[in-house]
Amino acid sequence: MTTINGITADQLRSIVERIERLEQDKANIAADVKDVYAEAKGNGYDTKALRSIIKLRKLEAAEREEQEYMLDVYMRAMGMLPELD
Amino acid sequence: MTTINGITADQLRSIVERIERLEQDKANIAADVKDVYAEAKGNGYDTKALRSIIKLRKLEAAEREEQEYMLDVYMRAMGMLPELD
Amino acid sequence: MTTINGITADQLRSIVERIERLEQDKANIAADVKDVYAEAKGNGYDTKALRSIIKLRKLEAAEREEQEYMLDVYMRAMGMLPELD
Amino acid sequence: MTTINGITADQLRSIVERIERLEQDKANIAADVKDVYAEAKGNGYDTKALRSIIKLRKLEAAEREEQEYMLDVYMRAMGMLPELD
DNA sequence: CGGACAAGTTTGCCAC
DNA sequence: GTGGCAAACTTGTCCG
Repeated sequence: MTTINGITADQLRSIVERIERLEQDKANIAADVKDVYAEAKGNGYDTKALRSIIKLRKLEAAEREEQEYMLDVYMRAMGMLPELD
Repeated sequence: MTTINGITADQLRSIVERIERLEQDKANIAADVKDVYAEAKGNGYDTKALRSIIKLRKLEAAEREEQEYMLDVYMRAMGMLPELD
Repeated sequence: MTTINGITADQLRSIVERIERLEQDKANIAADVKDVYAEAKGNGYDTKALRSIIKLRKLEAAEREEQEYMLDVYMRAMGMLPELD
Repeated sequence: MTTINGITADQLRSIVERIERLEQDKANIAADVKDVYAEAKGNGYDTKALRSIIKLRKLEAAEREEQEYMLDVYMRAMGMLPELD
């Protein structure tokens, strides 16, 4: 078998195809998102406002996560939870 | 029912949730792509070269697509295809 | 001399003016491009086809460039070119 | 001479080259702008603030232009300037 | 005016 | 950790 540095053409092809497949899926979903916004717009929604809502909720989710993380840190510091390795 | 400009809270919630679900899917796929690159790197692949291959194939695909479009334009200009409505 | 964090008003003015001058030049050229398309349209050219030709040639150029880059990467991998510093 | 719908290959070539040349000039200037920002950053400037200044001045210039235009309109309405043809 | 296309801006990632 | 690079998102522009 043709091999360069322990890499076969089939392995390379497999990797490239996996990535391309995933990128395609990602693009499809991005198109779906666009469709949802377009549909919403057609139903009288202000897409700019919609995007703001989405962004705000994302920030809030990140903030919640951060708060939970801090709570965890404090509880460990106070010996209310086992130390991490 | 509480309605503002013909928009109900339920409709809004539905749209927001659909988008957030899609965005989540997209993020998951992006993470998968990252994993594939990381795995490839672990197997001795040069990720820079890999990305270059992907990019090149993407350019080739775009070029093919554009050529088909050009052919279509030319054939219409020469009356070999029906005009678009 | 009035200086804030080692920055003088004159330096700032100079930078802003350089950028604005360059942006103005860029806008002028963009207008020239518009003119060329308009003139071509007046002479019976299909601007959509023209733009397609430009786009196709751009894709070809990008592809050539990427291929040269790939060749370089491969040759380095095979020890046919010196490693970069 | 080979002619399609009164269009010669030379004419087409000329147009395409003119556009590509202009686009190249535009790209060069864009690169120059990037350089100026990079240089400014190296000298301790906050590029984000710089961009804000540029944007603000652009808005102010547009506003001044608008105000002059309105003044002109008013003066014409009051017979203080000759009517436009 | 609305939709497509391009430009600019921001964000995330990778290498150093 | 940082800084440059590339991708994504947003914004503005231009044509139909």
